[in-house]
Amino acid sequence: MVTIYDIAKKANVSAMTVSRVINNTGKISKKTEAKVRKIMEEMNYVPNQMARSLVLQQTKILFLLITDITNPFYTTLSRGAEDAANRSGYRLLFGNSDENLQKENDYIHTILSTRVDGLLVAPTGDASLPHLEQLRRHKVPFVLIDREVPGMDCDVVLGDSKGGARTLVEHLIDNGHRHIAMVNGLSTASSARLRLQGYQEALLLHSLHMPDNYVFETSYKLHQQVTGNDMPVLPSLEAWFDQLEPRPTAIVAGNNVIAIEIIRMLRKKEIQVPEQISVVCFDDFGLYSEIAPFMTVAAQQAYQFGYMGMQTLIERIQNKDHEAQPWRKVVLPAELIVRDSVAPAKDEQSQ
Amino acid sequence: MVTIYDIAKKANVSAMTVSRVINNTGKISKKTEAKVRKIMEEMNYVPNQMARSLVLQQTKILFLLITDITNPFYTTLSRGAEDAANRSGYRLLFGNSDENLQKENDYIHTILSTRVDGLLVAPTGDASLPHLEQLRRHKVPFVLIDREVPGMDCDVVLGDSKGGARTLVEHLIDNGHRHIAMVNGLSTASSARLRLQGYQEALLLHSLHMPDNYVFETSYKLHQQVTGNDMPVLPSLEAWFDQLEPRPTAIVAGNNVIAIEIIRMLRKKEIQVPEQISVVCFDDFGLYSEIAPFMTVAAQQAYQFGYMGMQTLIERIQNKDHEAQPWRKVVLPAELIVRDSVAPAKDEQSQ
DNA sequence: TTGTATGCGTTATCAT
DNA sequence: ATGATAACGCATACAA
Repeated sequence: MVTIYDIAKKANVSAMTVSRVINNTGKISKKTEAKVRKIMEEMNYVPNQMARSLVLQQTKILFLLITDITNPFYTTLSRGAEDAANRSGYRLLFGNSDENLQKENDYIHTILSTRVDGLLVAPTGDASLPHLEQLRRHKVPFVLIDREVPGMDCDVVLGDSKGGARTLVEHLIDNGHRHIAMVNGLSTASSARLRLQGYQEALLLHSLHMPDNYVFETSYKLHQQVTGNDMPVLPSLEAWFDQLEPRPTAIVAGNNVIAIEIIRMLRKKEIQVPEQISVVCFDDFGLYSEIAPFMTVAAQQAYQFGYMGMQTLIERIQNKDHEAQPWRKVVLPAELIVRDSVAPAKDEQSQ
Repeated sequence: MVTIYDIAKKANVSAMTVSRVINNTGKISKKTEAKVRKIMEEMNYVPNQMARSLVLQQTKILFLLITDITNPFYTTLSRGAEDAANRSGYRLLFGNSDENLQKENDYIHTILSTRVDGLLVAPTGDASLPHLEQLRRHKVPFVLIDREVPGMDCDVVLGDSKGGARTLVEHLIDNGHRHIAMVNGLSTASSARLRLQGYQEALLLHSLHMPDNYVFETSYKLHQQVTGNDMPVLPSLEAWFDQLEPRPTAIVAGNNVIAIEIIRMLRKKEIQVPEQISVVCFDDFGLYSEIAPFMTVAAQQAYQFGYMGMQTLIERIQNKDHEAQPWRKVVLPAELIVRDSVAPAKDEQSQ
């Protein structure tokens, strides 16, 4: 490995002079600068970030930890975060926790030991609290996106989960549906709790009462990796659906991936969407809504989640005393996009 | 920051003893070990990876550089790479070059200066050669995925682009199409060149001759970020299409994203797919093919790309003298999945 | 079983 | 404008 000393020796200067050239710090004569630069070129010198961080105590590297890299909501969010980071002269590295607390733990450990300057993180759920506390103890600035964690005061960028869910349910009610079930994410995630509240509020507002078992909880993430063209249907989802009485005329999905699970289950049972059952969900489908303008959704501004979250993080970092400012909470609206997965309820069903 | 010395002092031992506890190296008494561990817990000690790497000259961190994080082919590939890396005790960090040579350059620089142990990289194209040469000079082991780069001998995991393209075109020919155009990725990517070859071979084999302007090149990546629900149609694509004579009855897309651009353009012009024009493409759509089983594709084994690539990389790293072994080239097959974006050509068109 | 001295590659401080 | 020295946090070689 070619070091700053190799350059120095070849240029007949001290290592300090080379360092000054690299960092544009201090005064140096045009002549030596040119000479040093030339030799750095020749020897393909690249500064060792490890050594540099060790003394500088900063890396100019930020980290984004998402929960599902195969979900277009998070990949679009990533692009927003990337743009914001680059615009401020930071590099951004990504990690994927896969909705898995253990993986999240591993990443937190890597992040802690790598001493990145800051972290944008979508926590897997409330159980992430210890991880966040660890970050806080180690004074790693972080911003939460998409999900809050009770017990942790910090900056956070959220979607309007409650409002979005209400909008979805009201859209179904407007279409005459009176038996509306919900398949939600695990209630260990704040977004799932709020979406459930939104669902319940909308029903209450219209004086509708659903059977107790009309709400089902599952993972926000596909239960199995997509490897080919066929994939088993989530068994528990099907079992839940089979025992519903009466059968719902519409289902609200907690996110886009859950919607896919539902559609697959219904297709397996040869139930038509939307003719026999309407389906709506949170989050849009990125590119895919373009070629398959099918699902009616409450679209969240994924790119903005990343961009705003990253900006908040950077501002927090660049403020000298990190934790002095009051914590910020940004809530981004969800927008109803009506497509073709909802049909008017039939009369005998809407009573 | 709490260091190994802080632990040592509190435990009344030397820093070396603490280091030995951390790394399970050398002999230490149960009692001191227990004491040291307890204090590390109490003080929330996390080893400084920077300092450690500086002396160990390795990080146990690998890197995956992809070209489009919003493309499900690459995100599924990422999941495969992640699993393979974790299985071997490595952490994996991601970067997204966005099909942008400058961004790729920035990432290579970060990677070089961060001294990761190895790199799995999908190069943006032939112009990536200098970046790879730089990696080689700095003895950073790397494996190419998805695209080769002429002039660089190295391990590489590719898809059967030529065969896949031939299969797609033959499927169209089997359906009676005689006027088949192609919208391909930039020919600066090896995959695009091979897909073009496959297209041409299939035509030749069936003694079909297309007008010269029947092949159009564009980016593999969406030309504009998806931020909302409407997005302008790629102007040059539309201009190209408008001047085709005769108008093709089928179009082959170089990848899934290009297929989306084509569908959008045709929809804008109110041309029905597949009734008026059939469309097929490379790469599947991940989750989305599940809810919109529409596009006929040559599906590549995205997960396997990542998994095999990562395994190849790790084996290369763990072999003492990296570059002694002969380079490996893995070619993964593409599978035709017939769906609904192809219709038989009408008689007057198929002549 | 445990400790001391040294070096990894860089920058800050202080000197010249 | 340039250089010498110490320090960042850790692990290796060698000693005790």
